[in-house]
Amino acid sequence: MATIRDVARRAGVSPATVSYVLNNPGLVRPETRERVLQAIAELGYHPHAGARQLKRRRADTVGLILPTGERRLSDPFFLELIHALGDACAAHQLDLLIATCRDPAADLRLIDRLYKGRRVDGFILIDLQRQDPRIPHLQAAGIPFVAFGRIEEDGAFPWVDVDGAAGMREAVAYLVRKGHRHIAYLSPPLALTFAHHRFQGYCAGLAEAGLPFDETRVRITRPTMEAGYEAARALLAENVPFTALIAATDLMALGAMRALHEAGRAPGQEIAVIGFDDIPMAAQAHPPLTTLRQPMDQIGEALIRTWLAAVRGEPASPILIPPILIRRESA
Amino acid sequence: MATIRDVARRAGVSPATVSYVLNNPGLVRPETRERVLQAIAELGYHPHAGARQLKRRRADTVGLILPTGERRLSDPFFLELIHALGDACAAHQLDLLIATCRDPAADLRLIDRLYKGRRVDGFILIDLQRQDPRIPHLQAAGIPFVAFGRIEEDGAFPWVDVDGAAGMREAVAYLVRKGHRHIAYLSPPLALTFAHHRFQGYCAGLAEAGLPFDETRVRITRPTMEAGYEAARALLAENVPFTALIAATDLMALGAMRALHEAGRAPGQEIAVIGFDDIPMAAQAHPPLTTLRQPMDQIGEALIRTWLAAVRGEPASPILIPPILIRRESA
DNA sequence: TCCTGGAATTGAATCGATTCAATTTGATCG
DNA sequence: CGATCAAATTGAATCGATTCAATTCCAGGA
Repeated sequence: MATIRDVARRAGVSPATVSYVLNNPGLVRPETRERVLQAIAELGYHPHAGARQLKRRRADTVGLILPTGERRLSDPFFLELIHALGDACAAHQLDLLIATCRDPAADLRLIDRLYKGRRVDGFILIDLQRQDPRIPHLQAAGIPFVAFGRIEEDGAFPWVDVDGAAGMREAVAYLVRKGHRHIAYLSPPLALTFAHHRFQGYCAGLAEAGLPFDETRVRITRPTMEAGYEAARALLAENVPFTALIAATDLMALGAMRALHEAGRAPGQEIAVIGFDDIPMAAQAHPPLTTLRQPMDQIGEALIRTWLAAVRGEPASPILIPPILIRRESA
Repeated sequence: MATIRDVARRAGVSPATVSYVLNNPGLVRPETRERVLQAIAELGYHPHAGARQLKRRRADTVGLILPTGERRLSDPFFLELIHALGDACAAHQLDLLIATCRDPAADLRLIDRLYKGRRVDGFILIDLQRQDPRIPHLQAAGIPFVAFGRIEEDGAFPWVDVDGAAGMREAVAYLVRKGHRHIAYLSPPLALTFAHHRFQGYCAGLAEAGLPFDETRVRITRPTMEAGYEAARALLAENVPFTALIAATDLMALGAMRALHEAGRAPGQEIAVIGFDDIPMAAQAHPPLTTLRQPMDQIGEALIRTWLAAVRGEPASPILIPPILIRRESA
């Protein structure tokens, strides 16, 4: 494998010059630069990442920790997130390191190993809990990170989030405009921050429309299709009156739509349904699901930008991204 | 950040000894080792990955390339695969680097950059085409890799695959045992190797049961829920007779089930449906989907083992993993 | 022609580990 | 008690880049 010395020899310059061509092109005379670039191309030279990392004291690598035991994330949304993060990393010449962790307790050790070993320069946190032990740990250790999501009190740390509350307010307003007065709501446990915020938005939306909050119309359960199905069935079985239903995730909405179908209450016609996320399957549902899209590319880009700022020690203000209401046939 | 010299100083030994404690513990006297381990713990020392990589000439990192433009993989199956790969990597003290690539043509350049820069020691290839340009490129460049899947002619390269043909033969046999004679089949384009093999299995299954192959019962389309839905609808609309349906992916099966529902041909009762993959949603479908499970943990482990062999230059024989028929209510 | 000063280039030290070869330690035995 | 030899430890070179400080180059002016 060619090294910088090989390139230098071939171009008739010193290794230092080659390095400058790569990292500080302004310092090098154009003709020299040409010669060096040519040698690089001819030899198919790529700088050795380890050597670089050693000298520059950074890895240009983003760490992403994926819980994988009980807490495993199986919502297809996360696949989209990984795609978006990968693209954003590529756009900034960064690499993306994925580490999985079966055991929540091992999280912190994994973080330390990756960071102290300088395998990554910092982390992106996903699946935030309202009380998340990782945050104080990272802060105490001075490890750069960005959270995708918030925690209970908006701590003084960099985060990027989609404005679930605004999205849900918009969803409620949209349904109200269409004449709905009884809007059911399905949510994952509120210890998940995103669920909490979305639920707040639902409540705020009702209040803004002057509609009463009725807890019998709200169901808290797991964020899966199955749970959405069961919850909607329960609502129907209990004869809770509702003409519209909002689910905090598309997966739950998909489950609920199925329950409605089964009960002969055609979603989109008799009962309006709105989801959240806009996973690929949402557009393919029957009827196609009206939902609040999380603009993935924008999220990925915001996360990486903020991550870069955090790694450089620059102060980064939190970013709240508005979701986009995608109107399809379900509502 | 503590270095090996700090540890050495604190334990009253030389850096070399510390290194041996970490990499070759047998060489060090137990008492000395104890002292060194203590110093490591006290300082919270973790070896610098870049330095290690430089000296050892390997990165202990697996590269996974995720296509992300047109070819983007949105089947939730891939999220499971990433989880499984992450776990298998962790079990072998490897890191997993994910690189995304919008442009198929840029694939090869990305591969070169990551490998020649020694960012990764080798690759895991997914989403194999029957003619895959990456294979000859990697072989010619002498870059270690394992493919998850096969190509047209079983080339002499290491791969791991789930035995789609065997799975489909089993599915057909199972249906035949239940009395079905007219079995429809939905498949993605056969240029995808897995689709090709599964289709072969379907044909073989029919042959083994002495049933005629009828191409009007076979539909080739995109591997999405929507496409599965459309294909099943078309079968029904054209009055193609069938009492059972096999789809090459769960997503397609899910779509097909919806079409059956809509047509009032209750899946699982009137028409048997079998999928392939066992994505999390399969168990939550209505009725729960009978499917051929790809044993993810086993796949992840096999891929990493084979990858390690490839990286070490050992000959690794291909591994064909049998899928597991999961009997649920849809068939 | 010689000098000057800024631009271009280079030599050498350095990052933090690993590992070979050399040295030290210490147990065993005559 | 000293010699011997294996076991344990260490010093120093090395991996491949970056970057500071020093040197060389060269155009323009006296």
